[in-house]
Formats: sequence, structure tokens, C-alpha cells
Amino acid sequence: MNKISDKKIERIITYRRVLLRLDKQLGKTHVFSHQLASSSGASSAQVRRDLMEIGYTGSPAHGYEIRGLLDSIGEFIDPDQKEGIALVGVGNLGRAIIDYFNGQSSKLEIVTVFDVNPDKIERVISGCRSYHVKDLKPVIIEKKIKTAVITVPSGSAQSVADELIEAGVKGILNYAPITLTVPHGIYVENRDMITTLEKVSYFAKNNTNK
Amino acid sequence: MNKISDKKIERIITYRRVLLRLDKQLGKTHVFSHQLASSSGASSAQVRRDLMEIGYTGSPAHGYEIRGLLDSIGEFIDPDQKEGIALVGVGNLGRAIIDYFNGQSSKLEIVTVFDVNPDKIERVISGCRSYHVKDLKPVIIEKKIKTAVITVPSGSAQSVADELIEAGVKGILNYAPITLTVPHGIYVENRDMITTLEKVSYFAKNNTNK
DNA sequence: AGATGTGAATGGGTTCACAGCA
DNA sequence: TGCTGTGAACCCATTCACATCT
Repeated sequence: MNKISDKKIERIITYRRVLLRLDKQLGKTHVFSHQLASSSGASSAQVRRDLMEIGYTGSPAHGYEIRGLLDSIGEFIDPDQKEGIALVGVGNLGRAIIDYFNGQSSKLEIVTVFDVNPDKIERVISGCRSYHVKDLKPVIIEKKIKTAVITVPSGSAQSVADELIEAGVKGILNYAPITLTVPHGIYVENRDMITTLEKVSYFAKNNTNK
Repeated sequence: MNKISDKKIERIITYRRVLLRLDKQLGKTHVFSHQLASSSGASSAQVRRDLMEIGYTGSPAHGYEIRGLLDSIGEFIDPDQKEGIALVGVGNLGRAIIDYFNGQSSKLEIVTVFDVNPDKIERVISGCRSYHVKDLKPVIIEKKIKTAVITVPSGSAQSVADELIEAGVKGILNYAPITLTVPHGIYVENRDMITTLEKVSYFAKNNTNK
């Protein structure tokens, strides 16, 4: 498999979302690259390049066939069936993410959650069985979970990450305001809200172009 | 002012967080670029380049003086005093962000929130006065708010964004799963959780390096 | 006429590598 | 010796531009 860049798959995932809306809500059957581009925050050349990468080709006359393109993207992004995700840290943010996420339809589903607070374990939270963090490793291993979300305080984020990785997790979405140190081959996305908001505020002040 | 890239200020903000911890918790007075780098997920050359950009210089003997560097970063990132942020959409996610955010100390503070649900307006939520979305424009104008967070459902995100921008907002942090269309000169950061998790899941499966 | 697919050019961010310095 | 500061080289993503197709 030829490696594909971070930004590129993010765009492709965005195309899919746009295509689903065009298909379902507007009942369209075809799109041109420039239409897909303007709904996705990309350029039309970028769209064409990206679709080239996944090997889907359109026609100059009608553009891209939406259903077919959706299938191609689906094969490319998630060839598997439903995949279970774990979430560690059932605070306000964690609970919000669970609710938000499992309301949407997607091949991904948060199926297991962990916390240290006894009030929050051995229960069912928004349809997910919750466990104590001390049982993290065996549960993750048993359920063969490969992707996890961290919403614990920054002090415990690194140790949680370490355990997740020991249990076989390969991708981590981290909301704790700390940069995780992970071995080669593990993918981490940091989404600390404070850093992000500070950045947005900076650009709001320093009125740049794009 | 010479324009500075998105990624670069994100790194600089991260450096600040690391420096604050080194200063407060560990009582260190100096750092070398490679230490700062490994705690921030950057390379040492990158750190040196970035600090060059903000005009701070260290010494080959001791590295960078932490307090001084913090001051320089502070001047660079937020020259102003406290800044008020608005948040639109007081669902689970919105409330989690308010609580999470206003617990931390930062020059930024969420001071005003909006919703359409009558149960949630004319009240004080986690210390923030809440208003109905119909009053969005006058309130934002009156409070001179320049940065806002959108946590409404995707169907209303674009119209909320339009109103925010009409009211003078220059930076938007968008959690709705839709790509906002905004005029030139407005900064938008999309942080849709579903897209992000789909991406992380993709890279968890396609075990790439880095 | 107007869109796709794609080699070629462009641009910008990252790394290299080394002079200069304590 | 080991680090900083920085020109130069490198690399990769985006854009340009155009032949091609309907």
C-alpha cells in the first residue's frame, strides 16, 4: 500500500460526508469536482487529485457518480465491518462525546468506557458498559479494540496511553492538554480544546488571509 | 507583521504549555531545544526555527531561559488582556466545553452562551449568562466578541456562523460536522469529532510510520 | 464548451549541516 | 564539547496548465 497523507484522508472523509448529504437530502446523482470542492473547503484540483489517488474516475460530461464514489471511498477508508472504539475518562467531555457520537450512524461505535470513579463503573452509560481503569488492559485485549479516545485529566493521560498501547491500541484521539509520547507506529491525534481555542483567538486578532 | 503559519503558532502555544509545567512543577529555569522538542512532539530544529521567528534567542551554554521565553511567547500570542469568547449551542458538548474551559486558567474565557431552547436561556450556566440565539448579534456586538465556538447541530451551524460574522466575529471553532463557508479574512477551525475519529481509526488500521 | 486526468511548476515547511560561541 | 542560529537543500503538498474526452 502506498502511504497516504494525513490531510488527504481527512479530506476524503469530508468528501464522503458531503456526498452522503447530496445523495440523501438532495437526491442528486452526480457532482463536479468544483462543487464537491466548495462544499468541502478544498480546491477543485485537490479534489481531482485525491480521487485519482483512490482510483475513482469520473466523466468530463457529468462529473462523478455519487453512489459509485461513495462505494469507492467506503472501500478505501473502512473496508471492515463495524469497529468498536474505547473511551477513557467519563467526565463531562467524555459523556458528551459518547452521546454525540453514538447518535450518529457510522461504522464506528464507542462500545466500552473506562473511569476511575466507582460511581461510574460497572454501569451502562449511554449504552456502553463501563469498567474501572484497572481492568483496561484485559478488556481492550479481549474486545480487540484498536482505536481509543482519551478524555482524562492531563496528569493521567500518559499512563492511560501507555496501557492502551500495551493492550494493542494503534490509534489514539487525545483530548488531554498534553503531548503524548508514543512508540513508532502508533497514531495520535491531539485535540486539546484550549490549545485550539488559543490558536483560533490568535488568528481572529491577526486578521490574516485564509 | 509577517504572516505566520497555522502549524507554527500551534506549536508555539504548545511550547508555552510545556514551559509553564517546567517552570511551575519542576522548578527548572532553562531548557534546551531538544528537551522542549521531545515534550512537544516537534524536532529540535523546528523549535529553534520557531523561536527564531518570535525573536527570542537562547545561549549555547544553557539553552533558553524559561521565564523570559514565556514572556516573549505571551507578548507574541496574546498581547491583550483577558478576552471574552462566545459559545453557541448548550447541549452536552457545549456544556462540557464550558466547564472544561473555564476550569483552566488562561487569558481566554467563555463569557457568553447562546441556545434556542427556552429552558437554557436567561440563566447562568457555569458562570456564563445565557441568551436566546435571536439576540446573538446585538450581544456579540455589544461585548465586542471576536472569537466563538459553535456546538449546534449541523443543520443550523452555517446560519449561526453567518450571524456571528455579521456581528464582527473573526475566528470560529466549529464542532458541527459540516464545512462552513465564510468570507475571506475569517478564520475557521473545524473540529468535528466524527471526522477526526474516522481518521484516527483509519491510521490505526493502516499501521503507518509516524 | 466545459469538465476530467495529470505532468510540470510552484511554494512553503522541515531537515541538514555547519559556523560561531560559551 | 555541545548547543544555538541560520543559509541551503530537500521534500511534499498544492496549483497550474493543457491535452483529452463527451
